[in-house]
Amino acid sequence: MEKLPEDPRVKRTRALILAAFEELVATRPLDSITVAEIAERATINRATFYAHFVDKAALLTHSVRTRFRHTLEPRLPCPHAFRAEQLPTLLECVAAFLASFRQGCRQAYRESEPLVHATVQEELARYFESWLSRALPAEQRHLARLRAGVLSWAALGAGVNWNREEQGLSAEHYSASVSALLIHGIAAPDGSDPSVGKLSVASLLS
Amino acid sequence: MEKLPEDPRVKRTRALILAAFEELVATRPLDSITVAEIAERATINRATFYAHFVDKAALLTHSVRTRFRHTLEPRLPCPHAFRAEQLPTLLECVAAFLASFRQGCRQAYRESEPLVHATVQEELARYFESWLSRALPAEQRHLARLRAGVLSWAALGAGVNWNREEQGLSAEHYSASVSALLIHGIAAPDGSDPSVGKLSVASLLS
DNA sequence: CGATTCCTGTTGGATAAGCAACAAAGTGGA
DNA sequence: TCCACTTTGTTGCTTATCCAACAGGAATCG
Repeated sequence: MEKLPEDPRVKRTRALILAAFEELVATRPLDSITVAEIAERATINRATFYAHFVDKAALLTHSVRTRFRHTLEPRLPCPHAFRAEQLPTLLECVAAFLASFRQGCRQAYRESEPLVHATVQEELARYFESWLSRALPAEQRHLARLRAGVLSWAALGAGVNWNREEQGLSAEHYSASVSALLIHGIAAPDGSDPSVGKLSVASLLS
Repeated sequence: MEKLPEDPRVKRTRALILAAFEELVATRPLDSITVAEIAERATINRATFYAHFVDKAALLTHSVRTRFRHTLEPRLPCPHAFRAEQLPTLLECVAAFLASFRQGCRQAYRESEPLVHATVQEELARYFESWLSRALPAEQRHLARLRAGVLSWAALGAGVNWNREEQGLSAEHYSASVSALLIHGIAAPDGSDPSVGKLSVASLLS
């Protein structure tokens, strides 16, 4: 899905752009930052910027994706080795990441919220799909896609909500109850409406 | 004497090489460091190194010159504005620089001592000549060269000696007495041999 | 409304950096 | 001594970056 750069010049240039962007975005609202500024701070030419990113939004997306991966990496295995018991950990990562992003760029958050959410959701979908299609035959990949899509939106939404609730719920309670809901469905014993029946998501998990 | 780089790629590459070199030289003996190592740490190609420096010694020279200039800069004006009263300050800078260099690269110091001294002396000569030829007509520049040569060697030698004496003399006493010697010559009242007469260096200073 | 200014993307030609391969000169061990 | 190995510089060709210039869009001001 994304080709990693082999040429050292490319690696260096991207790293410089990314670092410059994250320094700037930490202190200033996003759309007061110009491409020329990013290029200048990165000590690269403005034209070179466009050789790597189609625009500022693409750079933001790349930044978010990179940081989110770095958030998951130390606490979770690669998706093929993921297990359902680790769902609470993943949910806490999502919530923590969203919170830290909000901290990092106060003023930038409002305007870029949708883009950030979309990026996190895509990243979660990739992760879930890679996990769920581990043992599936090729002709059933669409099932994994569907389930990964649902799970990714649910996980993202839960994280967003938890951040909006001003942490009325502890992170442990939050992650435990959301993952219980995802795993056992709304028909589980502690679900609020048992009349729904056996429509549990548990069958998703191999 | 040295053309400063206008192309940002050149500036960046030189800065990377310089930083990599100084990191390495701070922890390891100089001749155990290969050009390939420097290039690798600087994330540049080995061939690119040779496009900027003829060899490792040239890099060491450049490093010393840069650091020495950075030592003088905050404490002394540009050479045209230099005044004889600032000679003690300059002497202290020399001594301090030699001391810090000795600190920075313990094992590297022995082998590279002559090269370091030569570089500092050349830098001092440049500074003194620029100062002394401030108001001289063009046909008398050779006088400034001669005097700058003498003064630069004297200042360097004093700094080296002070470092070897294990600081038996305080920096203030050292710089004051050496600059008094340079300004008033060995025939001055507190000189050890008044019989030399009026061969003072005071006439050097406009 | 037009004029001005700033930012965005894009392009063509110049130049620095990357790379692989080479010869030559050490270096150390069998 | 010979041999294998490393490091040093060098070279021709490829590729990424630089730069100046441009057209278009958006905001500001008279």
